[in-house]
Amino acid sequence: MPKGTDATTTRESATRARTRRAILDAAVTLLSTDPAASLGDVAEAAGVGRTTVHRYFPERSDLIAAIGADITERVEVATNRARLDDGPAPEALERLCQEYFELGDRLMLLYDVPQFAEWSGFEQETPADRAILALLRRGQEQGTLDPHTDTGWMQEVLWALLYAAWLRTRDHGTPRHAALTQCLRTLAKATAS
Amino acid sequence: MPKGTDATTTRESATRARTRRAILDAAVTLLSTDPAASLGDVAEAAGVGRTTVHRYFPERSDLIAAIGADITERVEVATNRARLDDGPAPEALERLCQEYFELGDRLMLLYDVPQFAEWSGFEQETPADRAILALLRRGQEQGTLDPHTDTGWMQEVLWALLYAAWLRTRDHGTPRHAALTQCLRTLAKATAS
DNA sequence: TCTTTTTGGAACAACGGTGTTCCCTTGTGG
DNA sequence: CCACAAGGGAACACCGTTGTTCCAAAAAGA
Repeated sequence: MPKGTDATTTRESATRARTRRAILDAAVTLLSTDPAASLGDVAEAAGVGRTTVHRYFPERSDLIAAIGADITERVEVATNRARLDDGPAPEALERLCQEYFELGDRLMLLYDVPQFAEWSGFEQETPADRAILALLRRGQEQGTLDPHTDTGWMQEVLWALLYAAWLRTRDHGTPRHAALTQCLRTLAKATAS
Repeated sequence: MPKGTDATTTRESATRARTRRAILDAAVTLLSTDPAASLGDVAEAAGVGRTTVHRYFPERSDLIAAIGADITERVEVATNRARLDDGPAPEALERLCQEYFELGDRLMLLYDVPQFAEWSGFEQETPADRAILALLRRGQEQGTLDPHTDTGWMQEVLWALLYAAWLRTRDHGTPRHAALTQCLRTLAKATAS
């Protein structure tokens, strides 16, 4: 995919774009509960023939990579929307957490299956990572975030709490808003100065 | 394994016991990084023939179940060692965290691969779970733990932070003691009243 | 409507993992 | 030292997944 993210680039027909999305979304949902699901399962979940899946993603690794790329992009978008440079650091962190929480299943994949991260260059520091670390440092300098906690660790905690919150909505039927509220509260306490 | 955990029950020769352990340990280490590793890989990692693996664990599911049972038992032992009923709740929680941290790779398996939990009855409330919840409630009643945080969520946070700490030692080369210290500090802040 | 995309399904070969059997070698313990 | 327990390795059939090809049906779009 060498083309930019320009909206009107004549890449593929609207029909094809929709099928691609269907497959991608179904794959995310399915693989987030069973990372070893077969392509046949993915096809069925997407309401599509197995042949069609292969038409869009010749090999399994292509599908994996596409999912990785998709998630990476969504993470970037979510990060931008949180406007990390604005206002007090704790509030920016809360906005970020809310945005990430919206990513749902996708988060779990990134955390669960290292493959997705590896196959899409997510392993190294992404712009999002850098932005978060910058935010955390800013908070420490301004005295609103705990200066005695390593920023890298703080970031890890952010992801871990998000993951835990999602686990609860998935396996315990906890309502999304309740899980998110708990998550935000705990994160705030853990990072407070 | 119908026999009890009595130490001197003549179950199998010392040799067989050692081989079983070798396979079990190798499997834990290997599967914690790649849950889809083949039995051949496990055998190789254990320094043992593939045939031998089948001799001890006829089917793959038998190996999985054995790992699950092994971990469950270790969790129970660790929980008992932490003596959750003694002293202030926050300190008991810290002891528990330290004990669990010692379980290493095994923790990640329990978290990563739901199968291990399912195939060994870990899904439902274990004695360890009940003991932890009791501890958390005790802390809340005595005013040493945050009464506004759901105990179930606190427990989830405990596991999530442990997992995050182990991730850092595994992938970032953070020394174990450093990771544990960060983990304890964050957990204390997150659960403090 | 008619043409062009797009899809579904069948059939196929290849591959890797699994579970089993058999036999020979190693070594543990009496 | 010897018998018996234990492990290694080769060979085998079986199965599910993968990736491919081909053709007919369905759906878009002009």
